[in-house]
Amino acid sequence: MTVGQNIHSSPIPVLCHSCEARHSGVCGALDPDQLVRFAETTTRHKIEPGGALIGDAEPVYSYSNLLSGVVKLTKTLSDGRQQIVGLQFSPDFLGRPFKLESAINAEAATSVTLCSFPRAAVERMMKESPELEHRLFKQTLNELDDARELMVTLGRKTAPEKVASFLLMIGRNMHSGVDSAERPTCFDLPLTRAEISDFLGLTNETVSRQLTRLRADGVIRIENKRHVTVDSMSRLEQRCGGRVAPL
Amino acid sequence: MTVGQNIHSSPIPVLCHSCEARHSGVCGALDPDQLVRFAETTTRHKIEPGGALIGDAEPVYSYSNLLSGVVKLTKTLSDGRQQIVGLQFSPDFLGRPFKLESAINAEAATSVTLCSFPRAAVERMMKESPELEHRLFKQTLNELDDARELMVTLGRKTAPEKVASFLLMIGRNMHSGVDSAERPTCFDLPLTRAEISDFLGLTNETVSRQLTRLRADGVIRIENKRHVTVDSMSRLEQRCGGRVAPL
DNA sequence: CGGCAGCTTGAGTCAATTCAAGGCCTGTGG
DNA sequence: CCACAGGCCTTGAATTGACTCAAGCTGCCG
Repeated sequence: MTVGQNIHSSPIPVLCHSCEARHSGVCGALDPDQLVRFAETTTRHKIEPGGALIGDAEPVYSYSNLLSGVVKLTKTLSDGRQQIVGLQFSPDFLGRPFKLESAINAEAATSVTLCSFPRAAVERMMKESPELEHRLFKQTLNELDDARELMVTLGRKTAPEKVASFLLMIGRNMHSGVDSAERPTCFDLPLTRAEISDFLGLTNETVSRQLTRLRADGVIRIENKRHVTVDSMSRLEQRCGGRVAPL
Repeated sequence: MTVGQNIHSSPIPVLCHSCEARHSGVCGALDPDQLVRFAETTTRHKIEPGGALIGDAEPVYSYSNLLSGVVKLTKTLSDGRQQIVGLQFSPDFLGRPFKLESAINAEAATSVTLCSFPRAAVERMMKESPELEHRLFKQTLNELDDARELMVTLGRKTAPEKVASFLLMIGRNMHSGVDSAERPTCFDLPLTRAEISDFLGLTNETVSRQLTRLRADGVIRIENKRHVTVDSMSRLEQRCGGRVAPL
């Protein structure tokens, strides 16, 4: 999976031209000149489901933009119990700045494409461009919000509510058009039942039973185990446990 | 503890001189001149346990340095179920930058002292000093690490493991001297049993039972319901569920 | 074709909850 | 000074939601 023809003269690197993350991801923080220098160090990768992104011996993956696919971040206890502590979608930035040891593992949940860069290049660029650091900061704040939302789900919701909340979250992240609360939404689950259970702190059997129940109740339809259609998102929302009431 | 000795042309504000957060907190990012301007807008507050920090109608609390005490961050479902999604200790910075609506409530768990500043002052200072934003970024990354650690606890640990993990975390955050794994550590619990249960996703009865069990097993001693002594931290650690295995 | 991984479903079990009662402090008012 | 009320905490007994164990289904791949 090599790409990197080094392009020194053109205003904007060819690869970046058509890049999904050119404007929306962290690269949007860079001006053309910075982008050119930065792009010299980047490489594209494709990773199949189950492939490790970090935790293995490949330091080039240290930092990446996620261009497509879903990445799961996991933590594991020594007896094998596992918890998914985050899911990342494009155009998220992958990697933990300012720390060599990541205490989490990152793994491709679906087939994934990355634009990767060496740690040093990112950290140099971050010193140079406060705007880049600013974007990373904002993403981190969003991840923290997501993490805390998931904590409520893990600590205080019932199994039916957990599964409904998961579907709602996935539906919102994988939507490919307008999302009206009343228009049908459909998507492919990026995770297996076992992975969903690691996300929600349940067992795969319980996840399966709850999905069956939602299907029986007419809240969702499922084809081929993975493809889900939600006719009414608001009906699904009702099953997520009462919304948080600020104040 | 001399206050008047090293007076520069831009004297450091008197209040900041003896401030616990002068160097360790976010204020450490500011040079004396910046600090002087910044300090003009700050006010100190003392808040008793149970007092709300945000979520109420007092915008002056929007951002603060936590100088002493413990603050709990909570989320609540509409039927009253509550989850503590974070605990903050001095010299943490309180507040969610770049967002007017915080989806979480912050409340004093113990008696708390704050150094507060208006939102606008912080955001102005942040534009001016990338170092300030950098420190906030780093704290946020640490909070994210903590949040993900807690997710494992919430999703995958048993009640005994949860309570042991909580004690370990508190012990490490409230330690007031050297912490050897084998030397006795003691501290006051900053939370009631009910609050601990909201932190761990349990009921107060279960928390109480597990504390009783740890006491009966000689892992901890408890005086006055709140004061805990851990003779051997490593023994407590053994009850936290296997440590995460990176890779 | 067999083997395997992922998924579903059922039956029985158990950890944590709910419900209930009582003890221990602390502050308050007679 | 004591009596009393209200938090907070502990403990017991009964209940239950999710888990474990087990069996069978499906689709895919060699």
